[in-house]
Amino acid sequence: MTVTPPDTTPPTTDARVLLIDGHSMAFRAFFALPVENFATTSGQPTNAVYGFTSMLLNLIRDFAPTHLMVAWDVSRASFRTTEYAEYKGTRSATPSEFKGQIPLIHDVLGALSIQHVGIDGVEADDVLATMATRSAEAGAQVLVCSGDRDTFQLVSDRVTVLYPRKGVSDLVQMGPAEVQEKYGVTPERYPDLAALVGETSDNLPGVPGVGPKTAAKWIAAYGGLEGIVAHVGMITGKAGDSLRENLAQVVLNRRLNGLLRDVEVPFSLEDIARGPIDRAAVHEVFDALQFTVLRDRLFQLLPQDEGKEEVASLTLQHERPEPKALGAWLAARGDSIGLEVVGRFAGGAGDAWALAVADADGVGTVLDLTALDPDDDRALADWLADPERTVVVHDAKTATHLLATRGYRLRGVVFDTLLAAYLCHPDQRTYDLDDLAVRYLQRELPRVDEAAADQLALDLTGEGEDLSALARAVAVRELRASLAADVDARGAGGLLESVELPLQAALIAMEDAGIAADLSYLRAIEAEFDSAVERAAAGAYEAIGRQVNLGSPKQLQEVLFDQLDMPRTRRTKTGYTTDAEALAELYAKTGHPFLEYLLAHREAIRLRQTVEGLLRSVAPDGRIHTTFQQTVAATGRLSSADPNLQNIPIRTEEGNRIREGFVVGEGYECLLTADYSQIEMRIMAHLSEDAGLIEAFRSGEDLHRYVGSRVFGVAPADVTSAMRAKIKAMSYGLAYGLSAFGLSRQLGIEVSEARGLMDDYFERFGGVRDYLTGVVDDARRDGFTETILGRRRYLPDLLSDNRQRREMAERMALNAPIQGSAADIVKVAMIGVQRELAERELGSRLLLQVHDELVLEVAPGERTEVEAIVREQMAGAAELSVPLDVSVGVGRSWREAGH
DNA sequence: AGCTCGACGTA
DNA sequence: CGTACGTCGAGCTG
Repeated sequence: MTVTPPDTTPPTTDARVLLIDGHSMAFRAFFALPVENFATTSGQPTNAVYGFTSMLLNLIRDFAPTHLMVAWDVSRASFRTTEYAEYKGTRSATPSEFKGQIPLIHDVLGALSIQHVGIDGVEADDVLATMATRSAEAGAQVLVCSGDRDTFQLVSDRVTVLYPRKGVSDLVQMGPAEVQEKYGVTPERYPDLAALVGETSDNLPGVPGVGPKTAAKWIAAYGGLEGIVAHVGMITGKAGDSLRENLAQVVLNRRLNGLLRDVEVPFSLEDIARGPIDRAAVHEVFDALQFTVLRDRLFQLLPQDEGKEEVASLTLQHERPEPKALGAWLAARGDSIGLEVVGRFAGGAGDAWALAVADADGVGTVLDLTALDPDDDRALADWLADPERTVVVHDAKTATHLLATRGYRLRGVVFDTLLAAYLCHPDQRTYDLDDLAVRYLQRELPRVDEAAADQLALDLTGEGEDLSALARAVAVRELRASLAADVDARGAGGLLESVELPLQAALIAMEDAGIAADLSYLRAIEAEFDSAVERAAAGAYEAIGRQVNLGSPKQLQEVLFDQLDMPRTRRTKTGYTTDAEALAELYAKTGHPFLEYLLAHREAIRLRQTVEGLLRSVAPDGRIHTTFQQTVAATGRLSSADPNLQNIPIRTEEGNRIREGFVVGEGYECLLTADYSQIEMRIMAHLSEDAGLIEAFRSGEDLHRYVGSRVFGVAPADVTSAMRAKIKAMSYGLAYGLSAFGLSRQLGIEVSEARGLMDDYFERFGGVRDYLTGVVDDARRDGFTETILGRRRYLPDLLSDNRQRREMAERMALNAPIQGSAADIVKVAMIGVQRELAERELGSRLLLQVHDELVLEVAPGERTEVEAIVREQMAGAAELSVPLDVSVGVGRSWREAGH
């Protein structure tokens, strides 16, 4: 134990000291917040950390403490357990999910520069009692935050206890008056009362038949426990007898519940004065915990520039080129320029109003694009379009679109910090420049207001927003080196340069092009689906004799399980499922007409919704411009949003009608679709090197028929359609980590049969089994999986001791190389198609990508050549040990062109 | 207004 | 108790 330093703090009447019992508050937070709602994406539970931090921030906000300290229980053992082995003996073991969060709370406290301590042999409350006493003696106002009522004995004019009534957000302030009011005794006498009444949570039994009222009465009569003990013979009645029988326990209770006020705490009052927080550490810790909201709350609490001195190190020089001098100024900037475009872009249209440019020396400017001198405008256009001058951008796809809205063409993008960050951390959902700056530059983007402008010695009259654009341009430029190093260290340098960056150019062109929509056709089927919705709803209402909201699972559950008393379905978090599968089952069991109408309603409303969404997103040019997101899917796939054109219905006839609304645009000959057949199984064959599976693809026989003939030991011609269906489900399931249970459920067969099927499969295709187990083993060892192009997915959860999370990670490990390699191949194909179309100066163009399918718009007379290009580029996108089979279709609509 | 949840479309 | 996405309405929270 450390020796107590002399307390040199002079009495300070304006000091406000906040003392927190860490364990007690964290434990309350743990139970107040559902653990399933608070976890990082990697599965680390954070409910206790969150609740604790949130409470801490509230306290700091509400009480503005000048001094702050947290005390921890080191172990259950203390002088109290030595004296009384049963002390707190009824407490069950702390859940492991809670224990793991304590070090995380330590990290939070560290980042916030809050002193915290645990002292062997005493409890946290003894530490708090000691500090409270010292602080009060020094003249400070003290707040003690603890869930242990024993702390009430500390209450005085100077000391208030904050006691959680419920959870961690509802704290009640206990001053002398409140203690007196609630217990009928003064704070000093509270432990006497507790000794008599007992404390269940500490496993201290009280006197049977004596509650707080009796105890308070005796304390009043005899002046306290000492007086009661001295006069124990005088107390009459049953309670008196009971007291005499249990007197030893009461005396023991009193010895145990008295808090120590002279523990050798290694902090003086001065030591726990609130210091400046470590901003970088806060970012690091809150990043890791994924506490974005709390981080914002924290920074709002702080003086604007606290801990921000490092901002000054951001070299940034703002210049204002004279009118007509922009061309010369830009020419002097050299290479590796950071760019930031300010504007808005969505659905194929938008506007850009400012452009920030920063060079390698941190010299930069912010241009108002709405008010450029015509000469400067031309100079800027030439400079932006110059492919020789290299630029670095964060999200170059959006920047390019934005600049295009003002007629500028952006070329020479050699690095995109967004794409780089995605390759390094594919599981993150967002890659904000601010976060990257903190992570890679250990620096914050300056919050640019007038004060910051002064600090940066910026000569500015413009908008604050423009200034932050300049800071972002500088940050982007500076980020290039660190991110490039990280990308290379992760073996993704080739992917960035040869795949993601060139692909970005293709995506820009695709988004610009959009796909033509047949407006009148879509409106017609919208009306049709609408009346189908009405019909189904009317039928459903009639069947149950009332109107309900058919779109509300909650109301549906009332109808199905309460009103109609149907058998309960599978449980969900909030009740019983009403999904289509369960409804179909219920229909088979009950034949109730409501279910038929409900299912019809679901389908119709869904179709109507899809069409409505599409109609809403048709741009003035009559086309739908989706956004392909290149940095969202952890496996490397693209995703499509606003609207999502990768989930347009195809399986049902009704759904397929929607595809008729996507048509060839004016001036073009037809749509062409090209898709890979069974690309994932082919990748499986390639990666596993399973001779049987490779042979299956080389034989030219139908894959599932071939595999089925091997598994069931019959001639391919004798594989029944039922056998084929089982094999197909099985083959695809393997790539997702399907279990025998899952397979049995999907096929509606016994688990044993499913297991037998899997065994037979692996018997014949042992290479597949070896590959699948090997992939997980390797990933466990390396911490990541890899695709054929070296795209990684990091899976730390493979080592989790939580079974559910571990098994989830194992399935991800099985799937990521397969889905991700397919994504790699399609991306390479897209780049090849785009390149060939450009080199041959064809008018045809890529429009969409749907994971294993490309949709192109063919210019008149180019059909044959385009088909040849697409086939060649797609089939040749990777050299696998099995051929890559491509099928092509053409037509005036997406449906016709499909197969 | 902003969030989560259930449901469901695609590969 | 099969992966990867995006979108919608309902219903809750602030």
